[in-house]
Amino acid sequence: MSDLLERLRGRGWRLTAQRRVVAEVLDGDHVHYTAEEVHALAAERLPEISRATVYNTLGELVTLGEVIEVSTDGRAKRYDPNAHHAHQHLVCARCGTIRDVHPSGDPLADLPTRERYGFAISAVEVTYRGLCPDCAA
Amino acid sequence: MSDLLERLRGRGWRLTAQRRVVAEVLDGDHVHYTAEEVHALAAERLPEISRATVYNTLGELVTLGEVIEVSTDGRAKRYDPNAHHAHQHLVCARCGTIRDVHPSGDPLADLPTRERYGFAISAVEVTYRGLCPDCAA
DNA sequence: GTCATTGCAAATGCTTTGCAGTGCC
DNA sequence: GGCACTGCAAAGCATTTGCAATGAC
Repeated sequence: MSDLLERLRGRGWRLTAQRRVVAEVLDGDHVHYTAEEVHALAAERLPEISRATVYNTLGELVTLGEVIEVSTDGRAKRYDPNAHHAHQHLVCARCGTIRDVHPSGDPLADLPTRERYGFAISAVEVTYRGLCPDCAA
Repeated sequence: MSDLLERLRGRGWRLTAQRRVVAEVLDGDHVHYTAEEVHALAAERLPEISRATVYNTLGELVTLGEVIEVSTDGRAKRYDPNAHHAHQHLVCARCGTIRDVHPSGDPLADLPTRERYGFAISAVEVTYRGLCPDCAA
């Protein structure tokens, strides 16, 4: 919780009310909010916070590696605070909800060297798409 | 090639010059163009084609399952004409190039039922991110 | 006190939409 | 000839940017 704020302060972050509120919103539940949703939740605590600041702060958190940016559809990006544990995503095709899952295998193992075309691979993302229980009904 | 046009005609598609040109652009190389790029290439052959029509046509091709929509970053979506063969993507983090790869295993096998949280999974996308040989240099 | 950070509002990039005209079937 | 399809221009989101005011250090 304040682990996150500690780490950020340690990296020379100037700690403002806006940044703290954004960090707190992300640090709460492990949901995957859009920038708009983060702004709305942040504004509940700090009504004057601007969208631009939310975008700036989210961008910094991504750069610092504290948060992962997920673009599962062509719509708004979502921000995943669970950056420190390898995991993959289950995405609902209807409502866009994202859920973290922890599969067993290493997806990189399925890609033989000759299929890598000289790329230096640094990350693998796996997205399972389907309908969540609510939308399937 | 005209396989695609055949199939579309068979599904009751009204075949216009615009649609044919868009289909031809996608049917050529197995690159992954943005809507803007498709429009530019289509306009080389049919100068008056409008962006709206390109978007409409791409949307229809996606709905019909002939083309896959890929959003690898938060920027423009790309359209992948290689919809009939299961494959995955190698994405360059620097230049955005996408390359098709063909996995050995079934990624769905790695996700045990208890990790599916009641989702009815219909597709799995795997994206390998890294630097392509050109950008690594 | 300095300078990073904020807020506003306007700008941008991508995509969709409304509607009159066009042309495929 | 009917009605699906097109083009244009305008609207719609999500996001970024410029710049003056603010406030953390």
